[in-house]
Amino acid sequence: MPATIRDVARASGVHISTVSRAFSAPQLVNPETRSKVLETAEKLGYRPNRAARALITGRTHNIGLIVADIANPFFPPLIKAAEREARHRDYHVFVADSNEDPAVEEELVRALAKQVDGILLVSPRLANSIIEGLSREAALVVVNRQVPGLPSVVMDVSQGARSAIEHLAELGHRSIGYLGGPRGSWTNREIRRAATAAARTLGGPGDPVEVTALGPNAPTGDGGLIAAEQVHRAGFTAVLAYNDLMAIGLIEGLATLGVRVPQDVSVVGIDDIALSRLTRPGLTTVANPTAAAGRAAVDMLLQHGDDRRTTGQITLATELVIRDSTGPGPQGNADPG
Amino acid sequence: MPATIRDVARASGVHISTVSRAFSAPQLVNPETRSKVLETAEKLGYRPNRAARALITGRTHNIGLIVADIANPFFPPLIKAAEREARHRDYHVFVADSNEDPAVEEELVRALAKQVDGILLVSPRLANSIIEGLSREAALVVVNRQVPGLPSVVMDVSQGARSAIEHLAELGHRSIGYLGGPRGSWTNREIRRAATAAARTLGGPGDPVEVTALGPNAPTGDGGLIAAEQVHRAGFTAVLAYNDLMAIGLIEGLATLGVRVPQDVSVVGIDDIALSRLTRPGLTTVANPTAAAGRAAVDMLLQHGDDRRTTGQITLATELVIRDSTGPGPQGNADPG
DNA sequence: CTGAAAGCGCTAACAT
DNA sequence: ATGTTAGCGCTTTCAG
Repeated sequence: MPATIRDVARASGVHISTVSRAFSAPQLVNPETRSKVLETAEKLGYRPNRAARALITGRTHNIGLIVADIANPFFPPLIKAAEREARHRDYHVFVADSNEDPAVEEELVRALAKQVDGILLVSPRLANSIIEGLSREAALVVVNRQVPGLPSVVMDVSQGARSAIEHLAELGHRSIGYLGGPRGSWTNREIRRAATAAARTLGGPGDPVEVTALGPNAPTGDGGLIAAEQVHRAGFTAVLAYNDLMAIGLIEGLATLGVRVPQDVSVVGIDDIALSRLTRPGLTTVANPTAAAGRAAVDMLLQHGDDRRTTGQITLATELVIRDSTGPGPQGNADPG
Repeated sequence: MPATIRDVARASGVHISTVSRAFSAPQLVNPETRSKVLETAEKLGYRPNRAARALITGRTHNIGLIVADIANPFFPPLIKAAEREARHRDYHVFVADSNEDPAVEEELVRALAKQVDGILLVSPRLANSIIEGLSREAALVVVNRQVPGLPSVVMDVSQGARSAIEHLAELGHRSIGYLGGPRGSWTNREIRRAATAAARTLGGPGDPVEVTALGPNAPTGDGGLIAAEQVHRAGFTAVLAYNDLMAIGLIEGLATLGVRVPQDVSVVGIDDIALSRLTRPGLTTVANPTAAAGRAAVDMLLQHGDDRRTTGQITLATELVIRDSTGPGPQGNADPG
């Protein structure tokens, strides 16, 4: 049986409200009384019960973090950074995994809403209208997506996709595939759009750069592996993948088909997960500042306190990291068979 | 302002205790009354406030999960499985990252203790005596370690290490290095001990198998990378690493030194993280059932309710997965068992 | 600066 | 089967 505020009050000879103040409003209590109280509290191993405190203050000092798939290496650095940032502000984090299922995602928000001061929705698969509805049940910050009227943190995938296509075009590639991710992904749409748009501004007259989209695919190594044959048949000389996992799976699949990377086909990923510098060939990829995004999201959530309709949008820069999976394209050949 | 039990009571014309029972003791209430209550509750979007409930029942329906490093790919599958299992039992999970720091770990247990019904301590770096002390503040289940008197879930790393050494010995390796993990790791000690013991039972008379331990090292890709030169100088023909990450880092480091795997040196990892079948060469490794461990740990924690001194110990089998990072040793024995 | 009293939302005896 | 009452541990007026 843990010590309660009453035990501390009795042991230090003051009223419970004084003990309460010693913890939550130090300036309202005599320094001597305060230190005496804190000392007894320490001795008894007393810690204020947050549930009781929450009941009256309305603030739980907890936040929720909902991700599509904890096991996808994109998320852990973000989770880690968010948890760390939250803890430094004396918040605890509920982590929940929707398993890529929008319905589960929605239910998780509802289930967590009462227990937290706000929820971070990372890479949500939900429709905008539903997210807007949910934002009335809990303060929401959306990561990796933009929803009108809601605070969000995104990484600049458009710019990243553009850099990737520019890099490939400079290497001489003219027929580029975009290996798309899951249906309903905001990021997927942004990448496709930006990559296609970038292609139009590149290449000379009579020497167009073409980007062709494939998908949807599962955003996993297997998703890339399975797509290898399709990529091979399509005859692209370079491929941009929705994420690193798919890119690595693709490279693996291509190897099985006797296609070498980067000699025969160049491959670019997105994310720069830890793994990407450990594979061979090292993966050329668009680095996403996931840890910074996690911190920024917690920041936004906690900064604005109770005011749920902040519309702040943060965009974090991405950066192309060139490793060994990209190389020169076919010279003087705009459209290889 | 979310609906409270009082709103539901008023709207459905019953007393609040009836509403309470409709949710937490359905058999005590008239089915018709119950369905009417649930209907109004649904309409008002009412959800019982868990903090208020916890205050009186003493059960929060939350559990804590403390890991050394969320970003280490060993943990996410375990976290994911534990969270899923917990949610199916209507529990939410606080995830916290100790950053490999025992002091942080201890503080996390203390901070979480009041808010949860129990805590899963995964790969704890804390001394036994401290863990035992903490077990008085919260129900604890220890994963990846055994602590006298506490329930625990471990994967059979001893058997795994033995299989690995046997595999290498059969391939003809006689001088094997063990690339150790972090200081204070229970798993590290177990592996070292089992590998050394296995070596003694192998090899013929006048043909001993030797296992030499190196370390401690950081349990990361960099840890393995940095150790490559030391491994090379020591002249081992095969190496068992504390985990896959280190094994992959080691392979990378050896490649830099012009040492080929498996032609010049064989490497075996432990864990079978997702990454290990995506690298080249594919990593031979001891597969750890991390997801099963996560589920089992939640199971143990919730099964025993309030009785904190269960001493159940679960050991989950491991399995050697042979891929391409191991090959014949200097004796040229190409075809094992 | 400290104490007294009320009450957050809910459950658990105890009545009826 | 339902209502009444007390109170979980804490914060927050309001007095003094």
